[in-house]
Amino acid sequence: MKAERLATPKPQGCTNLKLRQFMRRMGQHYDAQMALVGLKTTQYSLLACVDKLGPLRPGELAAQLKMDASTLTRNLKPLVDAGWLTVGAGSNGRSRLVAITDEGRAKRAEAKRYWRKAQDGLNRQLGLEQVAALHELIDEAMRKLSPEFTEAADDEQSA
Amino acid sequence: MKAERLATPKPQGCTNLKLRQFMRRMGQHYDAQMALVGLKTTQYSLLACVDKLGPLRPGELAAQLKMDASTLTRNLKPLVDAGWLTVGAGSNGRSRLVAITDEGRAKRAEAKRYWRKAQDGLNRQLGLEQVAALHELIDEAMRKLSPEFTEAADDEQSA
DNA sequence: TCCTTTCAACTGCATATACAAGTATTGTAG
DNA sequence: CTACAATACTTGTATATGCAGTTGAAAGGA
Repeated sequence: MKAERLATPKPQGCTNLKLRQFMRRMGQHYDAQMALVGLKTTQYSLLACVDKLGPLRPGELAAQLKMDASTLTRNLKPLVDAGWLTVGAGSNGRSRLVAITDEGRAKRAEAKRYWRKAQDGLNRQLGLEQVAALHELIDEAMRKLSPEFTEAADDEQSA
Repeated sequence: MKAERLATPKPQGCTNLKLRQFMRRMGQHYDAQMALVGLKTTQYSLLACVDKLGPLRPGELAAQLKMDASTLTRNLKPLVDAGWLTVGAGSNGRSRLVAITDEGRAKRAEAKRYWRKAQDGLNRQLGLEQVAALHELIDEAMRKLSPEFTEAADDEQSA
């Protein structure tokens, strides 16, 4: 084995564990800001997504947010109870439509300023280049882990 | 504005949301392997941590795993119920000691092979360099987000 | 028309997560 | 020795997460 290319040896430790711990810290950073307007970060994401993508079906919303449909069903509940979102009947009987209310839009606008503060704080603490690098790394990894890609790789693995 | 240094423009999108979605995918990747031995990835982490760091107090274990002490208390329960871990009396009355049992060690050894498969699969799908880069990025970010560092930065921000 | 399949959403279950509040024990000051 | 403070967990409450299974409705075939 040549000695000149040991710049990236086999990664040590569990990627999932590292990511999990990182997520907890990160979540607390954002949640600290969101708590000032009585929201969780996940709730803000949901509110923002519905606001941006307009009324849409739960299944599509779940796909956009890359979460399980059952998780979405439950995550919607507190926001519907608060009057920020509505879940009404869709085009046909087995379909529904999630929409944002005026109060929801107002809440989202209010919360957006605090999200900005959280994001700017992160950008400052980590540095713009680090954050940008992290985004790119995640984007590429998500592509490589997408279902189609994954299945092919799994076949390769199980062989 | 100069055109030569737009290599890292202001990152678009929410870092927390991206990270969250990435985590879900990643978690499913590891969980798929762990499920083959009846474990969640978090449970494996916990088991492995107690195995490596020997009997230790809950507070220290939570600090190691960077999770809230109350979260740890509850995460321990299924593992204790399964007979893989024990939570006994510590040196003094208000302290306890978490230890791994023989069955726990055996389970960990069994599960370790599947964790390896998950990690190797990830290394292959993302590429060793990507994974290594991700680890380094997280390590550095965790340092910069550590409580001491964060407080100083927050002072700067609130000023 | 009726039966079966398919599909979208929801429910049941178990775990993960953390903040706030509670409990019990130790340490300490008076 | 008692009252108060600090420590170390645990519980209460609320949300997040996903798999498996259920319900209800549309679609397709006989």
